[in-house]
Amino acid sequence: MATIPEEQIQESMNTTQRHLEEMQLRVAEHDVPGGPADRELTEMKQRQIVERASAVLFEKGFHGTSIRDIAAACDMSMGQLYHYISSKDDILFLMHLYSQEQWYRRLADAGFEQITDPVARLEHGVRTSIKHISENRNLYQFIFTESKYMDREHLQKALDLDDRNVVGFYCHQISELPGRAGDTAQEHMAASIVAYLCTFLAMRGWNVDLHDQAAYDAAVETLVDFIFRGLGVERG
Amino acid sequence: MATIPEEQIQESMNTTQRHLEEMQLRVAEHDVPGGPADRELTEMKQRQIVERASAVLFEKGFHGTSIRDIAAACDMSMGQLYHYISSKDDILFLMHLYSQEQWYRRLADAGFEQITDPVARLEHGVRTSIKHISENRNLYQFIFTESKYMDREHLQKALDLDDRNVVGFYCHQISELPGRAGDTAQEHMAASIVAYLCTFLAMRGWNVDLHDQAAYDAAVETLVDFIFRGLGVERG
Amino acid sequence: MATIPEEQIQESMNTTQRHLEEMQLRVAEHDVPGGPADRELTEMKQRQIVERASAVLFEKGFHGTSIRDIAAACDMSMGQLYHYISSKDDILFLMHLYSQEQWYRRLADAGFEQITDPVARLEHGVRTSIKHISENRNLYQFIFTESKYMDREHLQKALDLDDRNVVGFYCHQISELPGRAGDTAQEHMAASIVAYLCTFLAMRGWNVDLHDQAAYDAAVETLVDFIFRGLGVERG
Amino acid sequence: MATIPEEQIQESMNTTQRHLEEMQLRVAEHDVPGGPADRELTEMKQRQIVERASAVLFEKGFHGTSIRDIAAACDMSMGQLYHYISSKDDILFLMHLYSQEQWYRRLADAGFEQITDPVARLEHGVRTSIKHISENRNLYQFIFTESKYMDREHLQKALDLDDRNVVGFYCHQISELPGRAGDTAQEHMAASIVAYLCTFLAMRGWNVDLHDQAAYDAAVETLVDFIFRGLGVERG
DNA sequence: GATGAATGAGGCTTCATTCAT
DNA sequence: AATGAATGAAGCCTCATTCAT
Repeated sequence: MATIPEEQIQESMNTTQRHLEEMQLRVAEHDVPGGPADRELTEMKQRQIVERASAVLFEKGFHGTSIRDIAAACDMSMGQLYHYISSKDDILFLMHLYSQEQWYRRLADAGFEQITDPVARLEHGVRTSIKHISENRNLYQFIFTESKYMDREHLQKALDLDDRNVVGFYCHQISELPGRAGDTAQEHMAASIVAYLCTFLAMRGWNVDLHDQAAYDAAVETLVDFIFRGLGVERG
Repeated sequence: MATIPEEQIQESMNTTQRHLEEMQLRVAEHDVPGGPADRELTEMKQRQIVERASAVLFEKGFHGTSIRDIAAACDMSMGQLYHYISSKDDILFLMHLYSQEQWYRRLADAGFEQITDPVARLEHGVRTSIKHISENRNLYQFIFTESKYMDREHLQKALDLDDRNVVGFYCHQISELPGRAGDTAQEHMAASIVAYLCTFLAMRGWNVDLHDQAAYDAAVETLVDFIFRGLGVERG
Repeated sequence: MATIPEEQIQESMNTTQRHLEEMQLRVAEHDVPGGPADRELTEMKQRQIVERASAVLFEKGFHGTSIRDIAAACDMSMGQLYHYISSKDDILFLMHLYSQEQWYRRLADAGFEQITDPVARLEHGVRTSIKHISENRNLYQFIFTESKYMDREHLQKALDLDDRNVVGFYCHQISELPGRAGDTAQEHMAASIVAYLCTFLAMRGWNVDLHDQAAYDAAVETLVDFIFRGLGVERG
Repeated sequence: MATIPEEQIQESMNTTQRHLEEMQLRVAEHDVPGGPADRELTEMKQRQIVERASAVLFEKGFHGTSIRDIAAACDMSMGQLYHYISSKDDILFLMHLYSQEQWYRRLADAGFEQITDPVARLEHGVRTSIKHISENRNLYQFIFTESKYMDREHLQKALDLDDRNVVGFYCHQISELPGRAGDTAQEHMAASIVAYLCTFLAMRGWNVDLHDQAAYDAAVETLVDFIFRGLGVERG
């Protein structure tokens, strides 16, 4: 049986690392005022905004939350808030970036890159994703439902990021599965389906009680099984 | 090979018919306080509102569309509009009802009830659903992303309807597949996943050009394959 | 001690009778459409409107009650309603007339005209008025608080009626008290004060529980005592 | 003749002072959600609103006056207005507070606390009140007729304030009259009647020409006489 | 005659963003 | 630099009255 050469794993790690950096870069790119010295501060404040505003945003929705609400949740004055964002819309975009960053970090923390078997690695990635997304269902529901209200430019950026990072991630893993013919279009679609299914519990899991550990675990297993059967991949 | 007894088919048809009637009933049930006494007129006008307001709602989103926009799109005065709805929220709910009704009608029109083989019938249902939903992607994107802004009561109703009608439909079909163990929870989750995947092209199919028939057809096939493999069902 | 000559009593009765007739006349005067044959019907319908609309008007206030509400309360179509009134304002005026008519009828029913002693007669009138007004506090609160929204013309009419009928009534009774000097201005003001105090329980009687008969009776006595002491009239 | 001990007078002054402070406190307490942080500014602006909006409110009535009218009368934008009130209803409540504050200030300015004889003090209070209320008849008519449109909570507060401050004031004065038996319920009702009669000229004084000083003075005297006779109190 | 659907101005309120202090 | 008061257009919704059916 074919082993994954060292360099390929390395490349994968690099990929993850690169993605994270890119994203941070983009957060930084997105900043508004001040000289380049402020970049770090801006980034930190933006992260703070996203983290502190989340609760109220999830509860009231983007349109139900006013800038006042957000400023209050962030313990900032409105003026200060506007130093780090240029419009309310920006917050949507920052939430996007944040969610991807969190997801990637979760994968990295879960040590998925140390797994050499591609099937096991994909399974690990999928299971981690499902858990991460369902544990942060509020965030993902928010992003799913509110993204469309970003302005054209930000939306395009967000979709691109999503396609490149998330779908790209699954794509990459799938392409490394043994016995793949290498039909890029097919693989891309498969990856996209997998990404979609990873959000299932978060988006449609009304019936699953997240606090009933057994039911939750079973649901995750059912979903993972479905995905692998759907992909036509035999697990060990 | 097992044949489906005539009565079961008949029952299935009745089920569909019943669902349609129930839904129509529900549209009518959705009365407006102080509104018109004539149910038929109300129903007709509500349908008109949904159909004519769709375009602008899809384009601008629910929050981006004002009541004035909607009234204009419906060729109604704002006053008239409010004879047939009791709040902007109602439109969200009507869109829900409308989408389910349309979906059911599409299935019925596609003659899915005349198919006796349960596997073939499910496949037909799934394929028809995928097509219907991707052809009406705007509607489904709208519903997916805006539902959460319904008030508590309407939202609950909508979710119930969805669970009963849509998930219930797949549940019923899946339970009739040969060799099913009959684990209700599992079947319900499987049905829910299938329902979710049927919306994939509409929600995530940015890459598929709907106007490229070949690519579109291929995407549908890929999706159907994924679903049946995922369910672990062999097709003839 | 001076006895009231028969003719004077007769005159008083006539006065009452005349007042009632005038008021009815005015209600009739106020009608809107139709020939003189409809007068009776109109009057009857107007009375019906006032009586049936009272509950909702008292509950929601004049501005909080829509014509729809009123029509519904009257079991009339809006079109029918507008056959008997010419505007929402009319209802205010009709309520005024109605309240005066009711009050007068109550006095008449209580047989106040059969009392020959002027002090006893006044006391009877005052006590009956206090009771009547506090029993119909909703109506009187309504009139007190909403009258000002009548248009100029109706308001003037209503005030005139009130001054002529209600204040006039007390004026007349007071002028017949023994030992009155006959200062018309003084008497008019005294009458006006008495009329005002008769509404006290209805307007300010928050502390009196109408359902506690003892407390209520005591309050009435206190008020009657205050009035007679205020007038400087010794009761037998 | 009984002299009022020095300390009691002092206490009375303190009482008045305390009432005023409490009321001012209450105006300040009446915060607006999302409104300004600066209490002093809020108080100042609220006072400004009440004072400037009065004219148009008295002329058109509360329901006849739009928020736009009020904003215009206050030389404020609608937005600014809503920084200092949280609803149109608030204005009603503020008018209440304002009227009580003004009334108390008038009493204080008139030096009523320096009078040691309880009868003379009450007379002074009553006469001052009557004058104050009839000079500000528009305000009191407004409050009397529009209060009922306050929401439940504000209405309760307003009634409580009225009972505590205004009726309480007369209650206190009456209880100090010589030869009072000390029946609390009776005294409370007497005080309530006195309070009611003090509004007589404002509410029912259509016949008195405020600009005819002699007629006006005579009316005040008649009223004061009536009140004291009604109370059964001999004046020196 | 009787009905109640239709009108549309106008009601109250909110809020992203700016800018004087 | 930092604040939060101020703007005012635009949001959703109501309703007295009319008039086609």
